[in-house]
Amino acid sequence: MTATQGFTIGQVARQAGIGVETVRYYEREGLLPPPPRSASGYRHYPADSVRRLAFIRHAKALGFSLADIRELLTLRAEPGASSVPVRQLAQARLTEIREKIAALEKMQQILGHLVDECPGHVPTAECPILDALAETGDRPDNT
Amino acid sequence: MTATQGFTIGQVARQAGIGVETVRYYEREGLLPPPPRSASGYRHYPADSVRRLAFIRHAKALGFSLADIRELLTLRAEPGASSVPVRQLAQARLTEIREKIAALEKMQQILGHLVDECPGHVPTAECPILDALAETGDRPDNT
DNA sequence: TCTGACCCTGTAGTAAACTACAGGGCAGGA
DNA sequence: TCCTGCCCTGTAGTTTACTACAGGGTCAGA
Repeated sequence: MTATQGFTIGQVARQAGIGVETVRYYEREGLLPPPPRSASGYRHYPADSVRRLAFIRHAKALGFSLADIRELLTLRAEPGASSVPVRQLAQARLTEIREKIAALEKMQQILGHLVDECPGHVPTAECPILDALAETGDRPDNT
Repeated sequence: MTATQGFTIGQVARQAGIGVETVRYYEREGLLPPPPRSASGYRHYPADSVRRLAFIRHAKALGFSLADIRELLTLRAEPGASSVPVRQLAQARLTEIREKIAALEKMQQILGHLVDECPGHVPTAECPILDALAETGDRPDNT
C-alpha cells in the first residue's frame, strides 16, 4: 500500500534498457541516488531516475567512464552551491568533449580513407588497410 | 659477435612504445608469434615483430580490440584471401566513430549552451543537459 | 490460498587488457 | 671476479563495468 508513486527497479531497468543488477550497481557507485523504499524495502523510483539512467546510457555510449558520468551528473545536482566550481567543471568537461571529438575525427579520417582505398574484392595483399596499419608513421604514444 | 639476429624483448618493447610485460602478454594471447630463443632462453625478435607490434598499436589507437586485431593479423597472414572481412571490420569501426562524433557534437552544444546560459544560481530544473541527453537517442542496445 | 514473478542483501565471478611481483638466471663492462 | 641491469617463468593483482548466484521475503492474480 502506501504511495504507489514511482517505478519498481524492474520497471526503470526495462525503461532504461539496462539490467536490474546494473541499476543497483549504479546506486552503489553513486550514479543513481538511493530512492525511497516501501515498507517492505522495495525501491520506488521517480520518473526522474529513468531519465538519469538514460543519460548514463547515452554518456557511456559516447565513451565516458562512469567516473566521468558521475561528474557530469553533478552539473545538475548541485543547486544552491557556489556556481563557480560547477561552471568550471562544465568547462572542463566541454574541453574534454572537444578533445574527444578531435581525436575521433582524426581516426575517422584515417579509417575512412583506408576504407575508400580498399576495393573489398581484392586479395588482402592489395588491401591498403593492412599496409597502413603496419606502417610506422609516427612515434609511440596515444590513448 | 654478430648479434645481428634480432632484438631483445626490451629493445622491441622500446621500439614499439609498449612495456616488456605487454609484449609477453601479446605473445601469450597469440598476437605475437613466439620468437626464437637463445641458448639461455632469451627471446630474439626479428625486425618483423617490431612491425607487428606497431600494427597492433596503430590498430588499437583506431579503436580495434585485441580480438579484432588478432583477426586482422590472421587475415593479413593469408595474402590470397579476400579483403572483404578486413574492409567490413574497418567499416564497422568507422560507422561507430561517426556516430560517436555526432553524439558528442550534440553534447558539446548542450554543454556549451549550459556554460553560457547558466550563471549558476538558476534552479537546476532549468539546466537542460540531462533532459537533452536523455532524449538523445534510440532504443536500448549495445555497449 | 497458492503460485510464480518480482524484490531484497551480500558475495563472488567474468571479461579485457594489462601490470606487478617473486625468485631465479645470464651478460658484459670496470 | 663482481656488479648491475636485463631476461626468464609463473602467478597474482588491478581497473572498469558489469553479471550471476544464493538464500530468502513480497505481491498480485487465479
